[in-house]
Amino acid sequence: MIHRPPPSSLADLQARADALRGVSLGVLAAELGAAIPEDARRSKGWIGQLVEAALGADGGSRPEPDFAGLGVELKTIPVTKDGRPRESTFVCTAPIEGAFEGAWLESRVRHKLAHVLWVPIHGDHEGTLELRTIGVPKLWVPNPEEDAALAADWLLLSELIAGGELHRINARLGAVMQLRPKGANAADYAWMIDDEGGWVRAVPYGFYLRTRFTAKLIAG
DNA sequence: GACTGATCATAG
DNA sequence: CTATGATCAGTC
Repeated sequence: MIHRPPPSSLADLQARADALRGVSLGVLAAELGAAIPEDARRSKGWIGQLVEAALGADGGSRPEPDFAGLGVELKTIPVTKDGRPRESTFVCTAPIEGAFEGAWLESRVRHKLAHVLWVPIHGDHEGTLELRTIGVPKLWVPNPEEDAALAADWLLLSELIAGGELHRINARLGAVMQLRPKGANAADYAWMIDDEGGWVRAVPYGFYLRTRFTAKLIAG
């Protein structure tokens, strides 16, 4: 697949993203010489990687922003025909091995979300991948209210992990952000000692943004 | 429709 | 193996 060179500036990135509005994934894949997967269920990350290639994301699978030079993270987000997100959005994994990250300002979550390019993907998930289309991309920087909401959830959830209170972790916690399993499958776990001194299974967790939060971000 | 727990693919 | 990219599938 052809991978375009990285954008030279924020304006360049914005312009390239805007140029993708309304383009179908079939057309985009053809332009980049990418093969379209037969089975959408087995191609969960394909759309994200296609858009990365189209926009020249250079972060690769390293723990850096997708557009390293610009400090911008790219997120594709599946939306319904009225533009509402279908799914929550994965942010990053949560360090389960005791390593408390320190302050919110230094956290991986905040670094990931400092500057995000949201690219909505429209389309029926029963249909084929190539008929889905790209919506209106939006560059986002958290405003003070959004940052405060994220910080509050991050503190709540991080303290549960740091305190070994794994049995209290579930996806219901957090107003705008939650912790959910992020492993290969249910067999993906480690054993560790929790706050009560007993051995417990520790599945890998990830931070996810709730649908109702991302809905506000990509609207208007 | 929203939500939760589980799962799939690829790169380095 | 760990990071990246997320969506699936069943239930509420």
